[in-house]
Amino acid sequence: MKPAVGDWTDSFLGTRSLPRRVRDKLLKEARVISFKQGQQVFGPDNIPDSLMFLHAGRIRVSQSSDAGREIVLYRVEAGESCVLTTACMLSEEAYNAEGIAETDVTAITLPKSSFDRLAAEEDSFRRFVFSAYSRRLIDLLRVVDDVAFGRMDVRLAERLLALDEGAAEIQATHQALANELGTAREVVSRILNDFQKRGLIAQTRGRISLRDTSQLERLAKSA
Amino acid sequence: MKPAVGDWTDSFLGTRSLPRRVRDKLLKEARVISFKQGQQVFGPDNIPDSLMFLHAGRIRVSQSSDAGREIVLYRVEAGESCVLTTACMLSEEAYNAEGIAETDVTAITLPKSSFDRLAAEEDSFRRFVFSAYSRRLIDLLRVVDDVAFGRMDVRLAERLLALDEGAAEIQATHQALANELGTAREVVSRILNDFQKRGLIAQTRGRISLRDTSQLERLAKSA
DNA sequence: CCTGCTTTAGTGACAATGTCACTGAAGGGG
DNA sequence: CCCCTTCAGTGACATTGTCACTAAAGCAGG
Repeated sequence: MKPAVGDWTDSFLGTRSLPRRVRDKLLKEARVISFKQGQQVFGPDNIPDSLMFLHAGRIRVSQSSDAGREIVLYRVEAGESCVLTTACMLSEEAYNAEGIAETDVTAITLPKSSFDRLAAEEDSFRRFVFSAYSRRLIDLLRVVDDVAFGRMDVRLAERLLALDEGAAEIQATHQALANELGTAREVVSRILNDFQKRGLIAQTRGRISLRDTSQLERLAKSA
Repeated sequence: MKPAVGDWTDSFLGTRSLPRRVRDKLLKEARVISFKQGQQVFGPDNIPDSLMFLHAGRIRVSQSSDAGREIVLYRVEAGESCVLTTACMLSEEAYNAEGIAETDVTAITLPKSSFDRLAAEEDSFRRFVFSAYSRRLIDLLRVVDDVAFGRMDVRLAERLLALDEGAAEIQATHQALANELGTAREVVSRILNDFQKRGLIAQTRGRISLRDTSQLERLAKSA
């Protein structure tokens, strides 16, 4: 599958400002790759050997435990680079995070050799990559903080507000929310029922509508 | 304070293989800096504007909550680079991690300009920096995994074995161990008392001796 | 040596979260 | 309409976190 993406070098901070000549070369060297919603983009058994840039769509990066619990680490949006795979590639250490296409996804993969050359020769590209790494480090610091010190009701309220994309209604099972936060379904059920009793939300099977966002925000901010 | 450190470019994978000419230049541009044991190397209010390489000693990087709890994220050893400060520098986002000199520390700081030039011109240096970032990313993945999915007794056993440096006796208060793991002192006390009853350790004020390391290892590995 | 102070550790009650083994309800497909 | 799968609810219990204490250990000064 080879969708037309036009001049993708325009979509990335790290490539946009490169000279035309370099960009043309990149367009030749890079491969365009797509994933259907729900497909695994990378995982413990599926480590890409090249750097990936997300052209369109969204990838959810999560980590799972042996016991089957799961926690979402961060999301990669269009225009960002997915550094975790590179990290693993470079450090040759095992990890058990995986990336799932949360929507249909189009990505650009750059062979390691092109990546190396670009990182050496182009300041703006190098800055882009470093800042991608930095962003993820900071994201993970936030996750650690939440998990180690945060209350579950507060984290759930936060997440509900984040997942609500203007629609004020969220399509997600309790299990899915538990997987966002790294907890158990029963815990999410308990807390959501409490939210419902307090009039903050309304629920039907697989669907949650936010009834009192200002209250939820107040709760979320009491982190 | 300016301790003699000799040719420190020999101590780092990223600089060791550079040509003599480049190394001599580095020795001129870099500044040597020291910290006494217990001093803060960096923190939310104290963000260095240069890259730091640890020449001697050890830095403990931890994150703390508003409620006063604390968790150790990782340790930086001699020969490694401390990327978190750079991360923050680059992404300009706030974070609340801090680095404490766990022993007396000697470090090399490289001005941003030298860092940029080196990253551009020298493959081995660039690889060194990337791999330092990767290592920390992986470290943090591990922390997330432990905190989100691990049992406290298992984590404590692990940490006891890690902190024991051959001596089979550890100098640490229950509070200090709680700060390692991001939990409360009472929890550590409970678990250590249980360990003691089971004959795995012996304790006196501020001191823990490991009595049955093989049992502890078995417990630690049941993660 | 005793006395008082500070640091460290112990305790019980309770709250929050995680686990287990269930039950029951909702919705979809034949 | 019935069956089957998925989703949610429940109660009992274990683990972990919080709180308000008490008690012991070691140090410092007289």
